[in-house]
Amino acid sequence: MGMSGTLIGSTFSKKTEVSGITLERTVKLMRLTFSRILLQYPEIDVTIDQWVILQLLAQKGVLSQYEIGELSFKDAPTITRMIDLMVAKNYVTREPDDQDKRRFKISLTPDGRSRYDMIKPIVQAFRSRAYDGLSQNDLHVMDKTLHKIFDNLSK
Amino acid sequence: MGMSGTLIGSTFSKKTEVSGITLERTVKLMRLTFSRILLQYPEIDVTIDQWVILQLLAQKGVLSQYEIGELSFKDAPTITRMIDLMVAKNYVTREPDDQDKRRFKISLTPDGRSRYDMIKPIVQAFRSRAYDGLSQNDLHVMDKTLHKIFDNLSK
DNA sequence: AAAAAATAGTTAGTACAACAACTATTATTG
DNA sequence: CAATAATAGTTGTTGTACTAACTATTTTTT
Repeated sequence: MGMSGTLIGSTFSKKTEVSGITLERTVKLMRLTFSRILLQYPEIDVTIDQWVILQLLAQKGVLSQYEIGELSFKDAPTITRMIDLMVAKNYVTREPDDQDKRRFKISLTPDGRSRYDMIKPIVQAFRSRAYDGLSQNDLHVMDKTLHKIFDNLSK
Repeated sequence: MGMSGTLIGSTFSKKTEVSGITLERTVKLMRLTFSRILLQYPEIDVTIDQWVILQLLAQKGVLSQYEIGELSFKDAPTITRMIDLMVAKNYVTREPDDQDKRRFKISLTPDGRSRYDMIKPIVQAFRSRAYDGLSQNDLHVMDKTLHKIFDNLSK
């Protein structure tokens, strides 16, 4: 089976034929490929989305669930359930925030950090593979274009 | 809450800072925006992923579940369950294929086609909004870059 | 300071996504 | 042509995602 689809782009306008399908299927293949790589290390036992959260906590330190959601572009219910899982697996801790009783303070456990350290080089290898043969300029134009689409839809 | 994340790109290499996060979050915002637009028409009652399948059937005619999976880049279990749903809603029919008894022939019902017709202009409007202000060249470079990433990961 | 509004997080429900393991056919090959 | 392999689809389990509706706390407004 393949990757995503025709959903945002298809055969109506020239523009769409050029980019819509390709965009979705590429992101989908990137996710699929990386999560299959992670599956090759069952001792790590972290999904691609859990990896995002480990990475944020490793880089930014203690965060609230709200902040994790903002930074990872995921919504509150998703974060609640992901943190539940990650607490159960002892990758992170969830502690009350005394300054604001609505919030929790989420932080990495030593186990969570060691998984982060294990994954880091795997990500680097994946990235070189994915971006192999691309020029900085190509990536720059793509980035600019994606930002424009993002802005267009943010209003 | 936002869109996706740091999962494929982050703060390691220059390349990643440029494109990884942006790629995922843009696709995520495109999906989110379009599915919210669809939600504004509760009488249509089609999800973004169901739309992909309606579109394939409208354009290609009768397809097997396997073919739908290939064309939409979704795997077999996902297609099974989506077709179950769409049969229940009477958007498509699932008939045995006499030539190959492993297969089913999936086709649009009149109701499915009328939903397709309703959604088509909505998609066009969405697309103009998303791609507003972008040149053909920008879209072409992005497309080329995405294809290269796709190829890199396909091997 | 009381009423109203915003914020942080949870729960429930539905949909999609991936792997694994399975059945039933059809195609291959030995 | 019988054994084997490949194909098409299903079911189970786990994880992610979005809406909606909700509780519990701040914060803002009056």
